[in-house]
Amino acid sequence: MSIKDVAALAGVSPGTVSNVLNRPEKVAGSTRDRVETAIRQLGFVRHGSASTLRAGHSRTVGLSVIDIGNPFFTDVAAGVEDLASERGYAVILGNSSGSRAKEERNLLVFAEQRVRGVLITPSDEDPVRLDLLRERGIAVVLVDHPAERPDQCAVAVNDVTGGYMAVEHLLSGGAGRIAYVSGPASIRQCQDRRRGAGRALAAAGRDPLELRELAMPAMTAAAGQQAAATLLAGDALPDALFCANDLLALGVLRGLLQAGVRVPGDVSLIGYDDIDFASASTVSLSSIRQPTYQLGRAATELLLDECDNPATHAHQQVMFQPDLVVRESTR
Amino acid sequence: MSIKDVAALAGVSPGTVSNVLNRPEKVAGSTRDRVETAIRQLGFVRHGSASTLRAGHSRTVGLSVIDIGNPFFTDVAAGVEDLASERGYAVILGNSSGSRAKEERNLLVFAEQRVRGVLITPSDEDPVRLDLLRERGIAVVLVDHPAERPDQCAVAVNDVTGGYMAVEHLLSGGAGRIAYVSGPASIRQCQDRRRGAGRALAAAGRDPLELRELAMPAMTAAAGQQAAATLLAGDALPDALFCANDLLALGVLRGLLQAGVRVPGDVSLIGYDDIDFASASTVSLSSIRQPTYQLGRAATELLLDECDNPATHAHQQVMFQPDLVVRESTR
DNA sequence: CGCCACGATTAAAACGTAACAATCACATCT
DNA sequence: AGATGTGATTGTTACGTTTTAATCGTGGCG
Repeated sequence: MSIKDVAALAGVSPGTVSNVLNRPEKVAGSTRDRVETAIRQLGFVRHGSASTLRAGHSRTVGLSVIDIGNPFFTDVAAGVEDLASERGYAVILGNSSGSRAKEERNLLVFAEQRVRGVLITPSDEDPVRLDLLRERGIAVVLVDHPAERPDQCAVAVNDVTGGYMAVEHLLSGGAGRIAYVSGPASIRQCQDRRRGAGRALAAAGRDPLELRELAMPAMTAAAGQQAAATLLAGDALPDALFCANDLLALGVLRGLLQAGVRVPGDVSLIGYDDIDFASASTVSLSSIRQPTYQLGRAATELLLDECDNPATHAHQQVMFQPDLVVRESTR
Repeated sequence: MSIKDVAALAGVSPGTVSNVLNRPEKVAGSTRDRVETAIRQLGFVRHGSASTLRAGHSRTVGLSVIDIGNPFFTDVAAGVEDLASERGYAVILGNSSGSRAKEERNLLVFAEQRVRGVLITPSDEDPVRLDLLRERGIAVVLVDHPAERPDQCAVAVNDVTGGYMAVEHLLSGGAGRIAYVSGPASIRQCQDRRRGAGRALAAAGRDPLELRELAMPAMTAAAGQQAAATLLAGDALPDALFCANDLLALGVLRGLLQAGVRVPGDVSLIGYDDIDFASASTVSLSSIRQPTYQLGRAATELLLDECDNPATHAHQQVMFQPDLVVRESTR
């Protein structure tokens, strides 16, 4: 079941079989046919590990995301998976669940597997671990995160703009007090979206500091419901809520509706990501749309270019722009 | 950066380093410490491919799902990923998108990577490819699919019961004409749920054949919306709709509401899977709940047992039971 | 005091492939 | 006819680890 058996059956040397597998153009048509039928006859499949060991690099990439349960990331993953598999790469998936320890475990696995490259949406801002990968010759592309230095690739969506759009929209609806329901402070997206929100307030002649922030430990629907409970327990509800993602927003929405609060009558609500389910919710959700699938594809494109053409590869920082999607949940 | 460098620094032989890595109890405490500090000092990480090549097996498992965009499968994947990573296994993800060709490509990748085992929700009933894997010594566990033969592991939820529950519930609401909005006929789950639906009709003294079926090419919200359009174009709407999963149901719901049809006033609607978003939709969705995360965990448990204790391993078929969850979308 | 047993360590061989230099067959040109 | 070039194929070596059998040193026992 090895390349040697194929070689024996086809009456050639192992080297020729290897050539058929890796550089078919280098081998004469007739012998190529002979080898290929031998391969089929024996049901031979290349031993990826042996190949990796010898060649010094594998045909796999690692993908580390923050929450595989979030449709935003599954859309990204779909983009990654599609392009990678078109190019003959396998994807090893790692879900960090927002935990730094899990993220590090995943990166270790990637390093052990000698993946060709890593796509990562980092769960915090510490660049050290990634540099460690790069030192090992593993290409790294940041996904949904701007580059930290010019000598690296990154693909992101402008979160400051997105936050600005969201709050500008709330203000245009006449919102007075606005609160920002956010995720862990360590997540850059949350900070950037807040920054944009603050700028929108400033642009409207108001004090950015009046934006009240409620930082939840996770960005899930359950956390959103929790946030709603906290808001309801406070003195007065804000006029409008900007949630750092749609999962939070959907949870908040549920919590508010269950308490008899009307959306958008009593409170306007806007989410972020425009996941598929945002338009299907009880009160359809206004949101900030991101080109999610494209994000994954673009990141993979950069990564594979860096892997396959290291000589000509030029590091790039791609920045997509978000869109405002207005639905029922905002006035 | 190899085991040899570690050995040199620690003043031992490469074999000892290997023992520290794989059978720490076999090596004396003092030398173990010495080796471990050397490892840390050099930032050494084991070359997984070399290890796999020599040992004959890897520490990875393959997971092949039908639609990574479906929260049902991401929940399953979360269960798989959690347990696998607890046990030190990496997960290679393959998304077949319902396409047999893609599924086969993924299985080929798994075979090349010499994964230790494969978890698969097959997209059709052909067992041949899986036997091919088993012949290669790769353990296979069927996920959300009953075993085809007694000598294999499988984890499933009783879909016939689930279909029965759904239609029984619709009938108890006084439904007259019922239609079944399904996915590709090749997907077993769709067939089983239909079978259960038929039995429920029979149990109510009605003809199972009166269940009209609308088979969509995909099980997505978009396909569901398509289905709604088809239904609306027909002569008369059924009294009740049973959708083969929640994504279809959410799409149908949207399509019906947009056309001014009231749910459940004009049409009752029930989905399947009870994904998180089912309870958050415009009209909250009645559904059939499955222990999704548990499904993934249980399957992985069986797979790793088969991998790690091949001698004592006994093949098992686990069958979970579904639950009816009644919400607003049904009378 | 010599022998044995035992735990700890080592030397060496193998896993299956890729890549390079070397060889070969053959045809073209001088 | 001999030299030269070209394209196809092969032999060999190395990748980094695991594993087995062999070796080493130490202490207990007769």
